[in-house]
Amino acid sequence: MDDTISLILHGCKLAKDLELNLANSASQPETLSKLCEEIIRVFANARERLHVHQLGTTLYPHPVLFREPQDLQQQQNTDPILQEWLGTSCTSAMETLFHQTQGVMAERSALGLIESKIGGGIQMGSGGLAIESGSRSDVQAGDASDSGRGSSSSEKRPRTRINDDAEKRTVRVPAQQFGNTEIPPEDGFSWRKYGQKEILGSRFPRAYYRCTNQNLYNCPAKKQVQRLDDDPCRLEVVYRGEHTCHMSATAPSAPPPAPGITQEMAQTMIGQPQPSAATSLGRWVEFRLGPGGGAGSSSSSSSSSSMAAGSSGSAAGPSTAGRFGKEADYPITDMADAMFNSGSSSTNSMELIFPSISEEKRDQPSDKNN
DNA sequence: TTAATTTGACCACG
DNA sequence: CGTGGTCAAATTAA
Repeated sequence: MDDTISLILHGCKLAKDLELNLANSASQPETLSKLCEEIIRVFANARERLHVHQLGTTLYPHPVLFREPQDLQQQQNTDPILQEWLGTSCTSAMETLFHQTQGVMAERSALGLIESKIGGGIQMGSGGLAIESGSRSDVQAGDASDSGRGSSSSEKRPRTRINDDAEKRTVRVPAQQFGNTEIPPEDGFSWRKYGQKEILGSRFPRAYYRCTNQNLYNCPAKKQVQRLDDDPCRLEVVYRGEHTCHMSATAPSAPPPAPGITQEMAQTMIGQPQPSAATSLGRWVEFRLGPGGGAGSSSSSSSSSSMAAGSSGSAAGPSTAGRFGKEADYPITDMADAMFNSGSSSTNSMELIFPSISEEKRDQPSDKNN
């Protein structure tokens, strides 16, 4: 039995090594594959042995054998670091990676679309999974502290800022074709919008979201959503930080949906795979002009489709319906113009889509947010 | 009443 | 100093 324990510990060490070197090996799928295989082999071997032991136990119950769990614990206690990792890091990292991968895979399979920006990122499958991982060092740690809260107005708000070393994953997803096209596709997590900013050189504003459970569970996960300049029908979503909230048994956050549900959801939202810009716009216009299709019905449908998609949280998927519902009142022809002339420099599409913003920019050219 | 969003201001970083 | 990220009061929605 001792050698079985050793085997398990060996597997754990291998997994830990893999985690530590994940950033380096991320661009080497072959290496990753080999490492994973070895880990699987080790654990499979251990399971075989345990299975044999189990059979022996049931057939020949023996006090010594019943003590084995304790022995296991004792053995694990000899390596507290490893045990800590088993309780936190390993499961956290693995689960997060799994969920993210699963989510994107589901999206990808449903949409048949997502492109990779490839920057030393994790690539899976021949088609190129759309996870771009900055994977430079670690998840930003200080960010969750959000230290600004509670400070008096006279004090300077100490702020932490995401450093560039923070893990960063970029995915490009089709914008919703009906309702609020600014809403990023549901990804199984619950997000809360905390800012929006005009980005220099981009025609579309960038929205900032953080995990709804940030305050409760110090979940550091964040994401930025921005419509692509060269393809207004798609959104670029940048994920930063890892979700820790769903690790808690009592966490109210939505656990990542089952793959099937995600696919259904994605199909519900997107309708059909890989639409052209014209198709997308057509559907959007059709919805907007449809029977009884006022701004109100737009927003409600948009949010209900998001909710029906299996998101359990109240804010799963940013419900920007109110604000963008109003903005959607702008002439559809203008929106169409913006979409179709996405490449033209003669027309300022931002102005057409967000006239108020553009006006503000004209009035205060320095920085409307500064 | 509570929670989410909006948005101007603040702040860190290059 | 410009830019991007975040804060937090005000506003809106549920």
